[in-house]
Order: sequence, then C-alpha cells, then structure tokens
Amino acid sequence: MVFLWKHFTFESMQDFIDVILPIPLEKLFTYHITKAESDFLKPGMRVAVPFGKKKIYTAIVYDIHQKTPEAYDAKDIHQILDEKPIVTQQQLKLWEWIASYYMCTLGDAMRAALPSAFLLESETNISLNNERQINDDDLTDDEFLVLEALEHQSTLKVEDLSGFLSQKKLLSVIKQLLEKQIISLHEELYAKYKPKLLRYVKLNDQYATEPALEDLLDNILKRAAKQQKIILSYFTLSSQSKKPIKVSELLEKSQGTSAQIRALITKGILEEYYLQTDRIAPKSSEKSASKVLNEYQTKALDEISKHNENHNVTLLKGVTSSGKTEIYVKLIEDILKSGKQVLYLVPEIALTSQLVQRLEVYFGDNISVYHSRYSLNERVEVWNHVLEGTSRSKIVLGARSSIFLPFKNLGLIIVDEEHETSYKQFDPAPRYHARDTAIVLANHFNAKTLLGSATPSVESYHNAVQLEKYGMVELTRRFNNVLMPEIELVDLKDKHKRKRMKGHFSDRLIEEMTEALDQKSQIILFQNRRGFSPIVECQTCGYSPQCPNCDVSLTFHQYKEQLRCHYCGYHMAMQVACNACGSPTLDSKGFGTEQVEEEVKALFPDTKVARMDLDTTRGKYSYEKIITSFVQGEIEVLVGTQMLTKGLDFRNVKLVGIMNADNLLNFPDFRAHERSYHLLQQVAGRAGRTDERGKVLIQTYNPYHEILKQVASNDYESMFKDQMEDRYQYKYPPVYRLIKITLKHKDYNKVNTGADWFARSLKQIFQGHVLGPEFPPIARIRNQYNKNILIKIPEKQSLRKTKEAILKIKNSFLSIKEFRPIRVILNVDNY
DNA sequence: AGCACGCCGACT
DNA sequence: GTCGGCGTGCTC
Repeated sequence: MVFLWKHFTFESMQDFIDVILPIPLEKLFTYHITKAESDFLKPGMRVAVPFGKKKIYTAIVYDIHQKTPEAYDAKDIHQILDEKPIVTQQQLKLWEWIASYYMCTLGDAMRAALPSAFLLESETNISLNNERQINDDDLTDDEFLVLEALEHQSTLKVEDLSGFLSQKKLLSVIKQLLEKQIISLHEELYAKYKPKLLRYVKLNDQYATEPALEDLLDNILKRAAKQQKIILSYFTLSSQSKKPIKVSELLEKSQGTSAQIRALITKGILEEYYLQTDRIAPKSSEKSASKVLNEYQTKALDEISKHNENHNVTLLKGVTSSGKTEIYVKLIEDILKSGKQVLYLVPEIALTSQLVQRLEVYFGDNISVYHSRYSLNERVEVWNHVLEGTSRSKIVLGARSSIFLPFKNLGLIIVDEEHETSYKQFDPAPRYHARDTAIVLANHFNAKTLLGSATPSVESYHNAVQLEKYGMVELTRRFNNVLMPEIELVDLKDKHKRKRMKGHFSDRLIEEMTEALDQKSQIILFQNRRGFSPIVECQTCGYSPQCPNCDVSLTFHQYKEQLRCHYCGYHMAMQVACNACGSPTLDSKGFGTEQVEEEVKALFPDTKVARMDLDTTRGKYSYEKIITSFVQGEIEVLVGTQMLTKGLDFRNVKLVGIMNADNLLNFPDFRAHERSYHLLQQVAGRAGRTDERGKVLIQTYNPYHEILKQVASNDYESMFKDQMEDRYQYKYPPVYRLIKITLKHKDYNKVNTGADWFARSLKQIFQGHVLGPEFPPIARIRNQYNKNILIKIPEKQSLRKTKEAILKIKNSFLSIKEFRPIRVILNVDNY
C-alpha cells in the first residue's frame, strides 16, 4: 500500500502556478513549472508566459500548487522575471476586493495597478531563413525590397519595414515570404524599464602621481589649453567633494565642449563610466519644524485623535484657508514617528508643485510623488521605493492610482478634497472610486483614513453625521480670521432687460473689476466651458455642423479656426458658409473661456489677461507656468475652467467672477446641484485669502435658485438637508446604491433590442428598481451607440446577491448569438 | 482583449 | 478568379 501511494504521488505530483494575466478574462490561467521553479517562485512575482499561438504576456503568480488540470495540458512558463515578489499579498487582496466590488476581472485590476513598464511586451521580429536558397527570379519587386532590407540588418521589426512599403501591402508581402519559407518570425520579449544611466569620468590612474600629472599638464597637453582647463576643473571638483564626477558637471565647470572631453577619453587620460541613478531627483533632506497650530486647529487635531479610537474613518470639514494642511502635517509627523507609511491622496489636478514644495519643507526627502504625468520609468522607481520601504517612501503624495502602490505598513491615508468626482475612474475598467478603495485599503492595514474637504460630498457627510460611521470634525474659522468672501448674485435676465450688459459682462461685474484693478488686486473669471463658442449655428436655416462619428454639434475653437468634437477628436476647418443652405450667416451660440478672454481684452485694453483650460495646459509644464506667472503678478485677470478651483493658493485675488452659473445647474445628473454647490463654493474660496475680504459675483439667469442662495449664504447644512430629501424621494445615493449597465454597439437596432432584453430580465428580479433602457444625452460616440440601464439598490438589499444576479443575466445575455458582439459595461457606484 | 479560422462581396 | 470584410470561438 505504501509503495502504491508513493508511486501514485511520484507520477502525479507536478508543480503548477495559477497566474493573473493583464487581460479582461474572468479566470486565472494555469501553467506548468519545474520543481526548481516551484521552490523559487512566490505569489506576487512576475513570469513571462506563452498565451495563444504567438503571444507572450507578463503574468503575476497568484498561487503555487500541485493540482494537475484535467481538461487541458498546461503549458510551461517562459521565464521568471523577478528575484522577489513585486506585488504584495495585501495588494492581491485589494485587487480581489476591487474585482468583486466593481465587477471587473483581476486582470483589469492588475493592469490599472502595475506601472506599464512592469509589463513586458512581445514584439514580432523578422529574420532571414538562412538555410533556404533564394532565387531572385521567384520574387516580386515588393518581396525583393523586404529581402534587401534584411540583408543589411539581420533582424527587423514589422514596423521598421513600414517605410519601405505601404501599410497595406506590407503584411501581405510578409505573409507570402513566410509561405515561401524565406523569412521566419519570432517574438522578442523586452523589458520597458530602463534604469537611467549618468555618464561619469575619472582620471586615469597613471596620472595619480605628482610628476605624472605635471608631465600631463606641461607636456602632453601643452598645446591644448582647453583640455588643460578641463583637467584643472576636474581637480577643483574632486577636491570639493569625494563624489564621482559627472560629465555634465565637468562641462559646466570648465566651460569645455563634449568633443574636448571625448578627446581626453580617446587619449586615455580620462576614463568614462556609467552609474545608475534615480530619475526622481533627490530632494533636500533638510526639514523645518512644523508650524504651531492655532487653537481651532489644535482642537480639531485632538478631536481627530479621539475619533480614531472608535472610528476607522474621520471626516474633516474645514472651510478654505482654515489650515487643513497644517493638521495633516501634524498627523503625518505622528505616523512617521511610529515608523509607518502615509498615503496622501489628492485629485490629479490639485497635484501641483505648490503643494509638493509645501510638504517638502516639513518632510524633506521622505516624500515620493506618484501620478499619471510621471514617466513610466519614474513610476517604477517610486514603486520600488515603496516596496522596499525606503525612507523616501515614508510619505506618498499621489493621485488616485497611488492606492495601488505596494505599501508595507500603512498607518494613515489622507484623502484631500474628498468630494472630488475625479477620484472615480470612469473609463477603462476597473471603474473604482479611489476614496472608497482607500478606506478598504486602510482597513487591510488597520490604518486610519482621514477625509478632508471644505464642502464634503453628500455621501460622506451622511456617513459621518447621520449614520455616525465616520468621525466628524469641523473647522469653521479661516486662518488669521480672514472673513469669508462676500457673495453677490447678479440677475442676468434683469440686466439684459435693462440693457446693462456688455457682451457677457454685467455692469456690476465691470464695476467690481475696475475697482479691483485700481487696487492692483488680481481677478479670476470662471467659465465652465472650453472653446471659443461651443456651438455654431446658421442664422438662416438653423443648421449646425455635426460630428460625423458622434451625436454632438462641433464646437468652434478660434485659436485654430477649427470646428472640433470633444468626444472623438474629429476636427475640420471653420466653415465660411452654411453647409446646408449656403448662406454666410453662421453664428456662434453660447460662450466659452476663449470668448471671455477676448471680451476682457476689449473691455480692459491695458490689462494682462491669461486663460487656463484644457487647451492652454496641454504641455507638461504649461499648467505650472500659468500658475506661476499668476502668483507672481504677471497676470492680472485669469480666465479659466474647473481646474482653477483646485487647491491653489493665490494670495492677491480680491474678486472672483462666475460668468454663468446656469449651465452648471442645468446639468442632467442627480448630483448637478450638489456639484454646483461644491464648485461655486470652491471658486469663491479663491477670493480674499489674506487680510482683505474678498468678493464673489455670480452671474445667473436664475438668482432665486435654492443652491445659489445656499452658496451665497455659505449654508452647507441646508444644501445637505435639501439634497438628502431629494435623494430619499427619488431613490438616489447615498440612500440607494446604483449600478449602471451600458450596452455599446455600432448597430442602432442591435443596441435597442439587446437593451430591451437585458432590462426585461433585470425587471423580473428587481422590478421597479430598474430604470431604462435609455439613450444617454449623446447616444452615439465614436460611431458606437450607447444605451444605459440603471439599477437602484435599496439599503437592505444584499449588494453581493444583486451583483451575482446581474452577472448571471449578463452571461445569459452574451450566450445569445445575436447579442454576442454587444459590449456590456458594468459601472458600480457610477457617480 | 487579441488573434486565427472561416465564409461571402468588389476588385485585378 | 483573389483580397479582404467581420462573425465565432479560444486562449492554460
């Protein structure tokens, strides 16, 4: 018996790994590994695996086991890519939570989490098949061209050949050559992360002695004054510090050229070598003591500590300029003392060098910054620092994707501007909310979460005040007791009637602007729309140019004299005459930042005006540039969109003008009012941050709107109360939960019948809690028709069971042949 | 998601 | 007659 059992195990005890692939497939895939590999591998390491006929993917090891798959033969892995896990168990746990809560695959979570430089990619290489005799006569001209290219370079990538032949011909020519077995294809795997190397030089050892050096300077380089100077500079530098000498330093010091250094290297006088360096510039390690808090801040800090005893999450509601950041700093200091890490989340747009510099004053080189504008390699560097728990990763300041970093012992997560909608990822899956995911992440570490905002989201305030799930701390005083700005509503309807308008400026706004400019104060004008004048319309026939791919009107951009689609990027030259009737009466409706800028220039000719919106901040540093010149007073009037509202600290702004509050309020979304309140309150907060009281003018056609009145009186409580009543009545979050299902296909009828089927199945289970199907306001985007179904989930209904039911329906839906090509997108908490 | 295999229209 | 469109099915 014993023998039999042993025999059995010996035959079947093979080693396997289950891996996560970075593709949206539900299951894990199983690969065969050797005993040695099994001993070496740990969950969280990367392996390169073959997938399908010719693809190679980077996969993450999820599990190592001996269960032989029965239905198929597992393939072998290609290679192991890491010495030790680059993904921690905690992270895998978080990915699983994301996959299950946001209804996506582990692969989706993996792709969002890993910096793409961690994902090796395979690429097709072409090489000549040497064993094969080639008879030139058998070849077409095109084939000959490809072969000739290969004679010069033994291997080529497909894209390298695109210069020789048209894209269309290329692939078929390659195919023919393959069939004739003249060339062969192979996949090459390459790592995208390249360590940054810096060039250094040192003096050849043979000149280390005094006489040799004298000889060098007096004789060998006698007639090369410039090179002499470089050598002398070399000595100056090496006497200043023991550090290796960079070529760039040496060039600067000696005012020499790289050709001269090259010459010294060729002569063997200098030796060059390379050292790896971090792209993330090391910061000064000097730290200042944090500021002493005022009595209100101290009180708030005490309250936060008290809440932390019995709450995992605390909401800090503090008006703009109340000094929330100083409180964060104190909290971070405490956590650092206990040896733990801190994650400081901010909306992408608020991640300015202003904030980074401010924190560096206190924490020096203990901070890493992580966001999407970082290069691939920079992100890998931050990842590795966090993974190794180096001192630089004590504090990570980052945008929403920083929740995916490999933290080891997180003690605190701060979510600043907690109400910001940009914390929610909408397009590719995982459609996660970084604030909510952060709370889950903190719980995995038994860490605390602090949500900060001047105007908390209705759901967080509800969690704090009504459900008491979160601790609640308020800061009501602005720093130095600066008064809240005075907010005035301007009735545009009335101003129009009484002819008190100049363009889009009311007489009140012009008066206040004139006064502010006289006082040498700065002005911010807020217009929530980009482009010059969004919609162009023919005054004769009413025709307006449409995007051929999407169901939207094209918008006019004066800067390039173009009509553009904001959804797919389609653009065409501005039309001179109407396309439909030919009359030259095309006119613009509505208005955007560009037009506001133009009008300011016309009204105040000697004023320096600048504009900040998506168009003017395309470049990497253009955003910073505009901010800097505004802070330094080179700009007097700044016209801008949303991005003006975020965490920027302008000292000298006395007046904020909101050109038109109505397009915010009329947005078709259950949170339009809440969002308007946040936005207007945030913009208003830009005014008067120093000693003088600021002024805010809100121009609107609807000055009796409740939200505007609440903004004007700074009445968050009453806004919250009204909103909660609406949410109860119309069954919206936070009272009900939402899951949105979007069906996408290029065929209008297919989407319609598919959506009807889907909604009908859902209604059999959820009855009246299914809304739609309904076309969104813009039904067609990039030639794809969208249709939405909304599911409202009452508080007591199990979220898990609801999701299971939805997935079941989705599966039966996709098993119907005619519905197969319809893309189904699930969006949990789609707000 | 990719990618290959397989079956019907507009071109040399 | 071929190239190429995208429907269908699979990936350890």
